[in-house]
Amino acid sequence: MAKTAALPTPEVADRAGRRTGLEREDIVAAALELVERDGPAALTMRRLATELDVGTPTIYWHIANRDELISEVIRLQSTRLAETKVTGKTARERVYRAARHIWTSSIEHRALTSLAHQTGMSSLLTHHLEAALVIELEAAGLVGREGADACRAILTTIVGALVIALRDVAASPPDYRPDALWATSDAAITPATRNALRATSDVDALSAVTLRAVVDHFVPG
Amino acid sequence: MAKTAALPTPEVADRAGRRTGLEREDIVAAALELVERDGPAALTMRRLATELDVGTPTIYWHIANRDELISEVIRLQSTRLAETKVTGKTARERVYRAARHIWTSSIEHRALTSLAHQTGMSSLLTHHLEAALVIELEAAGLVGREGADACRAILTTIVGALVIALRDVAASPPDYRPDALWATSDAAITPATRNALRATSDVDALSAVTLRAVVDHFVPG
DNA sequence: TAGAGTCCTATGACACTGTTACAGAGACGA
DNA sequence: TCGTCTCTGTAACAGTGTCATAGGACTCTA
Repeated sequence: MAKTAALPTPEVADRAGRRTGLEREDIVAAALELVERDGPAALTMRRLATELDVGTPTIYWHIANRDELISEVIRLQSTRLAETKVTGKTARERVYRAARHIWTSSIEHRALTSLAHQTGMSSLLTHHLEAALVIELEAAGLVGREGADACRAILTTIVGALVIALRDVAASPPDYRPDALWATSDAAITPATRNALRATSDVDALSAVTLRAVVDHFVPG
Repeated sequence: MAKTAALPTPEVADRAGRRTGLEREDIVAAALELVERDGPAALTMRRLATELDVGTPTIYWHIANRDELISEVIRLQSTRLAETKVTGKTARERVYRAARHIWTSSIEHRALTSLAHQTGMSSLLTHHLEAALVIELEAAGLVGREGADACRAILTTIVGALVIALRDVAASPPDYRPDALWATSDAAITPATRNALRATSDVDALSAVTLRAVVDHFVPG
């Protein structure tokens, strides 16, 4: 907001052609806030402009595309997530906790996660967290291709669980929701299993178990 | 297409107010073909209407929403995928192959998978395949909650790998692509690992390994 | 054979999206 | 004081999903 000081009397300035002192960072920050507050679908150029009390072309002066805006938003969030502090005694435990932290922060900021996900930029969002994970993997003795493969396998597990956890069940028509599908399934499935499949599961706990299994498989104990 | 026979001379009929003999199934089938041919983004009501040589409101006469259309498209594809034949000697192997089949067919029809994914309806697409998986899990002795959890854990792994495999790297700006991110990463990561992370990986093989690990963890040998 | 009713379709519009051409303010250097 | 550069608003373009309305075409009844 350095340029704001250059304005003679900002509050009296005409709307037409005025200098708002708006900068790239401000736009990205506002977009990030908008997404976290009202969800990924709310990130509209016009709505963002209204939020900033500005016309849409003003945004396009600072930022080329909506895609670039989204990139910047996710990148900003990524840096905010960067402060990780991994604890744990054994190397295996530290790997697990580093991975688990990716899950936790992704769930905490689910709107951002969904946005990154929809635009295929999840790797950008989690990059710093991945780096922390890789460091723990190296400490556990997994270097080079081994380390990279382990990192990717762990990420796969987390991303998969995120997709399950963040999908909007209410969005699909009632007849096509998981519980309805399993109820009408004609296959030879035991009623007990069928009921278990119909019930909503504790994705968080299940994700933890699966993650533990994958970590144990790749990281030597 | 039964109604087409009722038309006196279909080829001479006026465009205005004519009966095209169009039915719900035809629309869904055309939409499915459109998606598989030109990708998920091509599924536009106007474009679909043009494809069918019809006005947009005609589609809305047969189908309520675009969402409903997508539901039906995915459901149709789901039934087409239903013919599964699981092979393998041990129960564990059969579970693995059933799970692997979900992966294979999802990759083969990646446009449909992406569509289901973007709209949060992946569970609808893979439901029949999941049922086959559950049957194998029960045969392996996993019934009730155990079977459901194992099914979900396996799905998690597959979906995660799919997200990694289907994301469009070209869509994100060059500076934010994974290889660029790992190149500029300032963390204390061994060059060997860094290079391995920069290189494009064999997602298919890695997915197979991870899946094997998860299956082995949940299914008793 | 004529009229009524139902089914289906086209025309045209509405509100919304991302994006941009254009014009014009404000600040700054000469 | 005169440009010039930086920024901003007005207004528009093409595209999207969706719907109100009107009117053909076919079917059923009298």
